[in-house]
Amino acid sequence: MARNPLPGFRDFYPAEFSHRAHVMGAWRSVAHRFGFVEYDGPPLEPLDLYTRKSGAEIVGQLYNFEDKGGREVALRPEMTPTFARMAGARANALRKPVRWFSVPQLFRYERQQRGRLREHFQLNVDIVGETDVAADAELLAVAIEVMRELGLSSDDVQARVSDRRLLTALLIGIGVTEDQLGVAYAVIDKIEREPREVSTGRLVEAGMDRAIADALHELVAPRAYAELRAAHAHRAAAAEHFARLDRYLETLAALGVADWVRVDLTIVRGLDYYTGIVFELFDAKGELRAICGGGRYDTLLAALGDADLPALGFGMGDVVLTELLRDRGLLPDPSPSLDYWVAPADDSQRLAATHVASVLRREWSRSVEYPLRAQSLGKQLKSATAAGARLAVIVHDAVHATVRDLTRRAQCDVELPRWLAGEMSVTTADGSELPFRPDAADSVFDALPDPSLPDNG
RNA sequence: GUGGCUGUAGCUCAAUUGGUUAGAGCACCGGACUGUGGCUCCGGGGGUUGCGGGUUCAAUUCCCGUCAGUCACCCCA
Repeated sequence: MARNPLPGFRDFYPAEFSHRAHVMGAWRSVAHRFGFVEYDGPPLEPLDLYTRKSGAEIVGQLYNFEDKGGREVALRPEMTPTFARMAGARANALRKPVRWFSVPQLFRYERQQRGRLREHFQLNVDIVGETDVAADAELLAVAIEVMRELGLSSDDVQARVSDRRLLTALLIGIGVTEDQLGVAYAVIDKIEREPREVSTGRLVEAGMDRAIADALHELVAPRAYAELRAAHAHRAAAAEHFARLDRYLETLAALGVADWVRVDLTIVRGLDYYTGIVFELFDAKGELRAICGGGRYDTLLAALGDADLPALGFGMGDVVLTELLRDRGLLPDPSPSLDYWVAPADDSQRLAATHVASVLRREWSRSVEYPLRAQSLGKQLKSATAAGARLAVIVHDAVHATVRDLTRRAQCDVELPRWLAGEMSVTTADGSELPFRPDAADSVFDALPDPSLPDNG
């Protein structure tokens, strides 16, 4: 039995690596389109970077150890502290708003389950230095655009948004006291997964009247935003927060992602450093863990002592997202692809073929394979097909060769020096001449008069 | 960290209620096919049945432990 990687860690064979590259490609492409620039920091950090704000109990979830210099260190479990340090250190010099993103590999020492390993890659997107709600909309739009880029629709994924300031105002409005807010948040966070009696019990235990607990359930029960607004907008304390949420939703509509978004007051996020609008992305079937979560954390940078700047951001892990893409059949075919297989027609032409391969690689930037030992032509074409080659060059001698399209079984004889120099041309279906160049050979076959040439043409 | 379920080739699965030397398909390598591929046929490599112990004449099968996977809890990314 082969040795396995450590629990919760993954081997990326080429098929899995292509999936990973597919997801990361979408992340980077979308982030760049929104004007974000990429950064990175160390994967290993001093332990106290994480314990300073979160307390010592977090150590149980960290991949931490003492290094050979006696330093207490930890593999990074999240990117935000590193980001805060880096952005804070140069806060005065950076043009605001700062738009940065990163694709770190993060580590956490926890028992693994589906969608949760001890290591994962996460897209982190953050904006620093902007309090306007337009920044919140811009941020969520990035996350949703990634979904769209990967082929998902609003039928597959939904963004659930809330605002902690609004929720707080509404809770106070129904009679929840300041010191009960923490318990109220905790109960609301898991209200969908817990029986109502359990939630009520925890609220009553915290000193809340049963009538207020019922009102809390009523408040966060699923319903249309307009309805929620109509029921509560008359409260003065809530009015400004509703107005902000209105502008948030209007901006998201202008960004073309309104279909993906719905207000849901049960979204509070586990981390307590969030201060404003928060959101999570879920698969619409509700089968998987959250795909993405984030929000506004205006006081965190100041709390970490780096700079007093408003900020917001989200994290999107690769594990759940890839599971979802697999379930929906949206992962790319991992079969290999090769532009050319250069086949010596017989053993005496191996050096000539090797030279052709070299020119195609160097001059024409094609991906090229050729046999590394003497092989019959039949065997080679079999290998070429298995390698995913679209075209084969059968080298007869230093001058003569046949270019064969392996997908159409069509072929053309060429004079190697002229073909490699890009000087040959072929007549297309409409009678015009096309240059028959190595970098365009497959498209040239599209234009040939009869694409279904006989096998031994 | 706590509890339930599951571990047989790279993958998907067999092995008659404990019974010879643990099989098949796919994949991989070779051959039929000594100059034009995807088919077919033949052959080959690849397993300490996760690992360790116990019961038994005999264990892939039953029991215990352990490791790993998975689900729930916990926690959240």
